[in-house]
Parts: sequence; C-alpha cells; structure tokens
Amino acid sequence: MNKSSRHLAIKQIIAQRPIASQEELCDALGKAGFEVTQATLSRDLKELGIARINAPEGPRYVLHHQSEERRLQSVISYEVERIDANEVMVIIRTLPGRAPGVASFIDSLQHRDILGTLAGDDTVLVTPSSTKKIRNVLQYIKDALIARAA
Amino acid sequence: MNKSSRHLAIKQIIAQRPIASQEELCDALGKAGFEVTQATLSRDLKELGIARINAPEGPRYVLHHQSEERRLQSVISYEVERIDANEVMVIIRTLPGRAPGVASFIDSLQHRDILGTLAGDDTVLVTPSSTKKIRNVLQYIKDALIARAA
DNA sequence: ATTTCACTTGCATATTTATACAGTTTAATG
DNA sequence: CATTAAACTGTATAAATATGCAAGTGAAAT
Repeated sequence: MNKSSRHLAIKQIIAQRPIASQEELCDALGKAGFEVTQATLSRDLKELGIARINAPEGPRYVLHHQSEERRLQSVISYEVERIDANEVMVIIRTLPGRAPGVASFIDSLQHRDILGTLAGDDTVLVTPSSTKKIRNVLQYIKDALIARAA
Repeated sequence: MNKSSRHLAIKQIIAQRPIASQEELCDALGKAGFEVTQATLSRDLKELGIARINAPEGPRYVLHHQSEERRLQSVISYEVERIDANEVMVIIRTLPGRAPGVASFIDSLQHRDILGTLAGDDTVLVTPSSTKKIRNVLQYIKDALIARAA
C-alpha cells in the first residue's frame, strides 16, 4: 500500500461523500485497507491540493483546482480525480481541461480490451471491447494511472 | 463598522495578498479599521465560503468557487432545451455552446448516482453510477435544472 | 557490505481554527 | 417604557490541523 495508491483512494473517498475531518478520513481509509495516522493525512492533503471548505452543511474536504493546477503537468495521476465504472463503461474524472491528455495516454497503451476513449473537458469515457470486460478494464486503468505516479 | 462591510473588506484583502491564518487576517483588518477577534473571523470565513488551501508556498485563504456555483442555478434552466434518457445514460440538449456550463453545474451538485458528465457544444451526456439508477438520475436532473425556472 | 541520500511515516506537540457560553446591542412589540 | 427575540461578538477552551524530530525503508554509489 504505497503513497500514490493511497492518494487516489483519498480523492475517491472525498469525491463520494462528505468528509469533515482528517480523523474521519483516517477511519474511511482504514476500512479501505490504508492504515495511516492523521499526521500523514495532513501531509497527503497538502500534496494533493485538497482544501477543507466550510459549507453551511458543515466542513468538508474537496479537491481545490486552483492549487492543484499548479502541479507538475507530466504526472498523469495528479490529473485524475476519480475512476469509476458502471455496467457499460469506465468513466475517469480529471482536472478541468485534462481529459484529452489522459485519454490520449490511455489510447497509447493499446490495450486489447479497450475499444476506444472519448474525452470532454474533465471527463473521459472508456469503452471496453465487451461489457464483460468492464472489471478488467477498470482495474487495468487504475493500475496504469497509479503506476505512473512514482 | 458593521458585518457586511467587514465581509467586503475580507474578500478584498484575501484577493490582494496571501493570508495564511486568521491571526494574520485579524491584523490586516485591524489596519483597515476593523477590530475583531479570531473567533469572529472564523465565523466570517464560514459565511463567505472562504477556504484555506494548502499551496506549496504555504497556506492561504481563497474564495471557494464551489460555493459561488449555487448562484448560477436560476440561469441554468433557460439554457436547457430537453432532457431525455435511454437505458444507459441521460442526454441533455442545451442552447448552442451552453453544454459545458450545464455539465459543470451538474458536476457541482455532486450527486452520488452520477459518475460523470461529458459536454459537447449543445449536448451533455450524464453517466449514472449504474444503469439501474437511470430513472432516479433523470428525475433528479429534471428537478435540479427545471424546477428553478420560476 | 557499507555508506549515503531521498523519501516516508509516526509520535508528540505547537499552531490554528471552531464553538459553547455569556454579554451586548438592536429592533420589534405590547 | 419594559419585554422579548434575534443577531453579533468576545472569552475561554475544545477540536482539528500542521510540523519538528527521529526512525525506518529502499535505491544508488563506493
């Protein structure tokens, strides 16, 4: 369980539901198999450009694009916010404007189970060769995008 | 020196130069003629939707656009022409060139059943977390986009 | 194998932020 | 005027976050 995969996990968790404190994030990560302390999370959030906003409904962590955008452009994993799938395709959420770059990268992998990609501004659709391949493709993409982080 | 003029002052100060802590903001406000305590600033920042981001150069307060996003709701409904769905996704037709804005707005709603959106020029594709959620998502989007028409 | 260096992490704690509570002010009402 | 309620703020402190330091790990160099 290395840092970059934990970072992806953090981004996915905070995108999925409101996280109000680092303690809470710590618990959520624990359940996902990442045992870390609050101190580490404080550092992670800083590296990821995640901010704690004070919504009327309570505090919550969110990816803050303004700070995120300044980071190294060449590192794909920093551009990816979330990777998900339904029954028919994989959807990758990226920072604004980064979808084409991420899609192009995936295309270059020339994986047999990937028919093609379609990129908008901050979203990439990945179409599998068959809906039965969805799980494979999802995992493959996660691995591929994380591996480049190191 | 009432609260709203202080709020305006706060927004101006944080826009002009990096403010790293509420103490620092307190000093800056003091020089501008607003004598308040850190406790009050904590409340002010919450009301204004200002977040503390962790830039590599150090922490800093910024207006968080996510809280601004809600103000746009009333405009959105005029840009949407049609909302439909098939078995797999929701399609929104908009006025020419308005799709990215509408997609961005839908993203900001952060609904758990919406994996992502993809915008072209006048068309937005909305991908549900599962095809089983299509009906929910369709209804949700209609409510969110059209209900504001009044 | 040993050394060195860069990177990562936890612990303990300093720093910063949020909030319970009480006091003050303002405005509205009987 | 007296009374009540709501809004605002400061004090004190609770809660949350950031960080100095030391330890651990792994890769590259000698």
